Amino acid sequence: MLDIKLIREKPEWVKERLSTRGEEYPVEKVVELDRRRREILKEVESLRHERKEKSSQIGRLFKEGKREEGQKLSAEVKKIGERLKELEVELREVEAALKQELLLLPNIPHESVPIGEDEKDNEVIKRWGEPREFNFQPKPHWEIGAELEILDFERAAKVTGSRFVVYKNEGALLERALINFMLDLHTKKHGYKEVLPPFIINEKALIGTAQLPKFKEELFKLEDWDYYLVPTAEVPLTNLHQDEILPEDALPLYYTAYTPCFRAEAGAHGRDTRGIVRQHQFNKVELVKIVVPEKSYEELESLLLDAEEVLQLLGLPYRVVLLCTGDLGFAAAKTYDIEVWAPGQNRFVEISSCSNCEDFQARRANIRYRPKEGGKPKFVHTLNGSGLAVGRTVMAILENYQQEDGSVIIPEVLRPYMGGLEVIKKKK
RNA sequence: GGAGGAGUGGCCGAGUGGUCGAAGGCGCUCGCCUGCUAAGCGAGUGUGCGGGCUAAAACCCGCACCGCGGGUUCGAAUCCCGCCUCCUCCGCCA
Repeated sequence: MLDIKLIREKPEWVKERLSTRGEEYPVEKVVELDRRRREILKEVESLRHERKEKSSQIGRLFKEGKREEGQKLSAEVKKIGERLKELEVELREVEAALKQELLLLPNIPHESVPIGEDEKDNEVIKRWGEPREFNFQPKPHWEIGAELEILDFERAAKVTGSRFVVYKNEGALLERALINFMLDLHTKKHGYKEVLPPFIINEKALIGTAQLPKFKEELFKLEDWDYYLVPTAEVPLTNLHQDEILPEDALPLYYTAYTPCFRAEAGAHGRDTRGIVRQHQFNKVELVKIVVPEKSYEELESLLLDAEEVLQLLGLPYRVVLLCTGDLGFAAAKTYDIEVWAPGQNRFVEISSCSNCEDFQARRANIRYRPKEGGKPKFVHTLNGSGLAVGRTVMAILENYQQEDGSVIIPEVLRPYMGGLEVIKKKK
């Protein structure tokens, strides 16, 4: 959520900055609702004040036995109460409308974010690793997975439907090994606290991190419940401290969590229909940071490095992309995507997205801290990043480590997590 | 699923219709005192919103907030209704 005071004071600037996202947002509407809210509020407050004074006067009059005077005044105050009731209804309506509009405004892009329309204007800022030279035609992971009997799409369709997969044999083991490897790296080396949150979350949390109200169609909702399947661990992790005032000493907070992620992929019909790149359910190890505002941009850089290190240790070539304004997510002020090389598809595939949301989510979720030097509580900055998407990591391992005979070599760092297994071979 | 109990400030806890944003205690901050520490003494110490002042603060005024949402009343932390959360007991269960 944007600061209403900022919108009030610099509506033109806000509108212009938001328009760099490639869409026009009704900032004037917000300004007008805010103006009306204050107008009504002023009247409501002065009426309440009058009522308060006169009511206590009535109390005194009755105590002094001046019943008649008291009754007279009482009738008067009753009228104020009636007028107030009308105005309060109006105030509530305006406030609800204002809140609704505010919840639909995205975050303002950071000044360092390149202006652009869509992903073609993103900037590649870093490349790591050399794509391997193949002396045979590398296969896409869905072919490798089928041949090795570790990925089974047909049977997943039987028990559920399309965009689901069953991992089998070493495939299931590989997925599990990756989760443990990533969690170990982030907790032991990078200093994140491990959390295992609920995989079902409520509406308030989803509003807090801004999946709601705008992206409802992306979520799986439980029938007869105001609960949803978690689309990313960012939601439970960031909302852990909703409505809290943290002492500054407690910051920064680093959290990591493994969760499955459930996404309806409503707007993605026909995209990435083969393989495990785009599934309704996938595993992810998430990184979340809660920090003081002054530090959030350096924290974003180190968050990115924490995610990158997973790929480096796995020996998977990747590039880092700075998203342009038009490609930026709703809550983010700045985002780096990490894209892993997928030789079987001859393209880079997003495997992590690291964002600084500044105080956008903190306002929605009401997460504040009390500055050391004292004074008013301030909003924290929140950051999140995948560290990494596990299914896509399996994809990248299968494609990058495939051999001509159809087997796949296991990256060394994973072997201790797989009982020493060095290679996944075809079953005979 | 059944029965009962509880939700008040950073924490504990009093308050059952008016002068209660809320006693008291703890904690914290500042000052005094003091070889040091502790104790003692004094003062201060919630959040949000609106308005005034301001370069911006500080500050001042007002309104709201005693789990959440409604209602009754001239007036609600206090009465009524609904909901949420937590706890205890019983039952069931991985």
